[in-house]
Amino acid sequence: MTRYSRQTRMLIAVDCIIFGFDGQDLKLLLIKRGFEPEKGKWSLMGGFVQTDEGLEEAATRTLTKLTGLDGVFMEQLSAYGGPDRDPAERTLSVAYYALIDINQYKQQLSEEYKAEWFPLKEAPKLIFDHAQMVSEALARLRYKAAIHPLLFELLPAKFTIPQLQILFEAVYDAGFDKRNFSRKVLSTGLLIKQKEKERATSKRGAFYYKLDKRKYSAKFHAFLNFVSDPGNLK
Amino acid sequence: MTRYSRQTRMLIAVDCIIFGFDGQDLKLLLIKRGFEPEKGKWSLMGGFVQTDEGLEEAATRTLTKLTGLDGVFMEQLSAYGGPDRDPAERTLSVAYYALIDINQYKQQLSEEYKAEWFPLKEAPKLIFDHAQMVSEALARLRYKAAIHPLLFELLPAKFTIPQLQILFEAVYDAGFDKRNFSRKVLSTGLLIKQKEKERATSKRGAFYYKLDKRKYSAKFHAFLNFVSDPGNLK
DNA sequence: AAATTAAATGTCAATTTTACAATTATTTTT
DNA sequence: AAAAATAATTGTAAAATTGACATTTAATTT
Repeated sequence: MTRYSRQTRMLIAVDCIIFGFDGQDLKLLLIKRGFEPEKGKWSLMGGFVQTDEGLEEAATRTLTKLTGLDGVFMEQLSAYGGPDRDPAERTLSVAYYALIDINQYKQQLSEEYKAEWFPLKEAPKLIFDHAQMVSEALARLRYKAAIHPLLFELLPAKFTIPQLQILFEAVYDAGFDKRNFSRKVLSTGLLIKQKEKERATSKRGAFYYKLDKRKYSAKFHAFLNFVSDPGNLK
Repeated sequence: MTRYSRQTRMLIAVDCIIFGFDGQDLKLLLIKRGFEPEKGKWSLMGGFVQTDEGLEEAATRTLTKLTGLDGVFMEQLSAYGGPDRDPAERTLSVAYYALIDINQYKQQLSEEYKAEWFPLKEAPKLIFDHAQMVSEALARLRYKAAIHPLLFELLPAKFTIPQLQILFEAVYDAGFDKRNFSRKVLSTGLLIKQKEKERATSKRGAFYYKLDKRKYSAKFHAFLNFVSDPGNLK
């Protein structure tokens, strides 16, 4: 069989930018790197792509290895392949960003990887080009969440409109008008009002909503314009 | 220096999905592959990433090698890394899509690569997973061009509104209302009306427009909504 | 019973979108 | 030279969406 001689082979890794929301802040899940170089430094969770697996497969495996979670929203962000991005050896990394319900993974943070959640603004210095990956992942998240019903992936099955608004405000680091926000969100027809209320936050209590799974699937890629111009926000 | 032993190294390539517009159809630039495996078959232009270069650099080099063009719009589409995508040897490919003014490269198509422009619908069978790359690139193009002023990259410096509309209709395989289309496009403030007219197409002649480069740069990433819901179109 | 707190809902003007038709500049034909 | 033909350009009104802004409501605390 033909092979491509004369070409350099390189390592291929995946890295996961894992976002979570604790009801207040948008958070990032980081680990302490367990091997050299940069052992003990804060890093994105990652791993090498194995001989028999595809990229998405490797990314999913990596995410599951850390969190134990399955069926999580994950999307390829970009490939990073600068010749010197890993000082040890040339390694191309395909970055994936994931959105998880933080409640599903905050009790027993992996001891093996020394995982920790950081509010995005308080994240420590990261190895290699991981900070750039995070920055681009946040930009992508803002971009897509402005147009598509994406942020629901960060919430538990039941949530209130005020909780949803706090999430949007955390993601865009901006304030939104309550009345316009709820009108916009409810007009998508994606939400089903529950009979129970959330009672921890306020005296009156806010009604819980659930996603209408069927409509959610159907409209996941539709243009819904949650935020008018995310580029103009600050 | 530390190295990552026990991991498999793989080849890394870039492939370019090159779009053009001839005034009628959206076209794709393909080459006949010059080496085994699949020698002589239709393929995207590509090449291996060299030891000292980054991904974008490799993609730009590859595009320039074929077309001789420089300063072309190009953006990373995605990384493709299925274990069996290249039967000869495991190769990860980072795909980039490019938009070029077809007039800049239609006279002297590369003899070395046996390059040819194909209307998208009449493109031949492609090697490996290149058809999937093209399909995803078209989806990306439709997505981004619905929101951002991207398609101007496919036109010459001077163009008319009817020409622009034909381009949009080719990209979305749909018809648009003349009056609403020109109002929408002109309202962006990106176009500067010229004194000359294009006289080949019609008796009356249509005024040429040029891009306001300053405003174009400023609004390139703005949400301008050229097409309301590209997902609903067919 | 009154005060407090956050949730939920309402209104109106401005803007944008959608659907649809008439006018204009120029060349070709009569 | 006038009439016909062709594609470009411009217009209008109803409907839908957005943006700015205040009041009412449900429940707990004082």
